[in-house]
This record gives sequence, structure tokens and C-alpha cells, in this order.
Amino acid sequence: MAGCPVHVLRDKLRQAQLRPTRQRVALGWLLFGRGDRHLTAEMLFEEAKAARVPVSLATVYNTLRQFTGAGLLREIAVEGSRAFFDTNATPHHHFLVEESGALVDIPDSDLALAEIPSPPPGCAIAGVDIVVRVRRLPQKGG
Amino acid sequence: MAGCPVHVLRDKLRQAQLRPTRQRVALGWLLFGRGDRHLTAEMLFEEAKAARVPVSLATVYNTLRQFTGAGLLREIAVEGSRAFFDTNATPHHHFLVEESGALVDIPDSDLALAEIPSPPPGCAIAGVDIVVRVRRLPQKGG
DNA sequence: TTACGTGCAAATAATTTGCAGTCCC
DNA sequence: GGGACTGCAAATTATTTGCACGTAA
Repeated sequence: MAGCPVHVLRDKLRQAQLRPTRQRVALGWLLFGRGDRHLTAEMLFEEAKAARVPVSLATVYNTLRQFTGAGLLREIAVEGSRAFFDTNATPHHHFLVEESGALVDIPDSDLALAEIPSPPPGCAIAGVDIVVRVRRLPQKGG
Repeated sequence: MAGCPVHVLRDKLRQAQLRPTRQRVALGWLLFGRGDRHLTAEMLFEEAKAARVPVSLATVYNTLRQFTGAGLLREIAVEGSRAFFDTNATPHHHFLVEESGALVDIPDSDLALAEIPSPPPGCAIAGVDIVVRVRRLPQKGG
């Protein structure tokens, strides 16, 4: 956790034009203090409760949306109704483990498009999202 | 519509182990009678109403899920909470027009991965979903 | 001080489910 | 005729919003 002291977090929020309130700092610490993560609102809320951070689910939702708007997080669309947020906001792609619904980053070097498609007329490409669905192989030997 | 007469639809449903009921045939006709389409449950429900097909929204949802389970449709995850269904169930990818939320097929020849990433340990690749987000260019000359 | 942020619970939106009646085989 | 299918409305799940109070600047 030494890599993300509170004052760095506060600066980060400041630069994003977000007041570094107790709740935002606490949620930011949970989000950014442990490397790249993929979380739903519910998951973050549970972590906050486990960490004895007093915060409401509504504030978790609001905070995630504010962080996303500020470019601190990236929202990822996957099958299912829940929204995932990625603490790595830079462009990259994901594995989706079908059984568990877990997301795993794909190292950028492992993936590239051979050919960029021509966009429909009157449109420009804004970004590319790739999800590689993977399935657990049956374990041998139990 | 000549390309999808009702008896072909009935056979299709039969092969999928689904009874060709009035509602399923009618919804299948709307879905498959007009080429490749990308629809939400709500959109299909509206089309059914416009076509004077007596069907409830719940049945539209159930039918879409049954068709998807049978491999007749493919569910597509995009940003936002609504589920899209693609009448082209074969593997292919999509443009997502950000302003309208519309989906457009990408010709398969226009897109290829230069390198398939190694799956996480204990996993096998089940499929790849690519969404190319595009933005409307400002129109000139009004 | 003062506007922004937060908590709570009710409101929404999308989707699913239970049950009684209908229809295909 | 029997079991699968449908319709309706209520239930669920995920998320947003309104309002009164708290708090950072």
C-alpha cells in the first residue's frame, strides 16, 4: 500500500476536480492501492464494509461514476447486467472467465489487430474493446 | 420476406427443439425476415405491436432467451444496461455508434487479430468479441 | 460561511418468475 | 388430453435520485 499514500490520492482527486472527501479518499485507496483491479459497485461496497469504511452503496455508485467521468476509471461492458470498473484507465483488453465472470487484463503486447476496419460512412473510430472469452479447463487428478 | 417463409421458420424452431407456437413464429419472422439485425427486447416488442402481433413483453424476453439458448440468436454486451440480440449467430464483430447506441456488423474480412493471446493458465479460449466504438463526424454544409 | 457531498430510502429501468388459462402434438 | 407455452402483474436486480444534514475550502 506504500505505493499509494493518501496525499497522492488527494492530489489525484484534486486534479480531477473532485473534492478529496473522506469517502472518496477511502474508496480511491481501495481501488488504486492494490494494482489493477476489476470491480462492480457491489464488490467495492463489500470491500469498504470489510475495511470498516463507512460509506453507503449509493455513494459507491456515485463515486464510481464520478471517477469514471474524470478518467480515473474505465467502465467495461461484459455479458450480464452488472457494470464493471477497471482501475487501469489506459487502453487495453480483457479475458472474461465464463464460469466466474472474472476479468483479467490481457498484456498489450499479446494482442494486436492485423487490420483496422474502415468505419461506417460519416464515422470515425473512437476506440476498440476486445473481450476474449475463456473457459476453465477440467482439472486432472482432482 | 420471400426468403423466410413461415414453414422454413417452423422447421428452424423444430430443429431447435422449440414448439413453433404462434408467438415464436411471429417473433422469428420479425427477427429473421429482414436480414441481419441488432435488437433489444423493447425494440422487438415495439415491432411486434406495430405488426399487430399479439405478444406480451415477458414472452418477448422469454423467446429471445430461448432463441439465444438454441443458437438462433447471439447476445451482445455493450455499454449500458440493455441487452442486444443479433440475428446473425455466426462469429463476427461490431461497430458501436456512440451517439445512437446502434450496432453495425463489421465485415469479417475487415478485421483480424495479428496475434491470439495466450489464455490464463488452466483456461482455453472460447471466443473473441470485438467492439469498435465509432463517433459521428460533424456534418459539413448543414 | 457556503456550496458541494453524503446517507437513506424511495424511484427507475431492465428483466425474471408464479400461476391460471390456452394451444400444439 | 397433457404438458409445454403464454399473459399478466408482481418480484428481482442493478442503479439513480430527492432531500436534509455534514463537511471541505
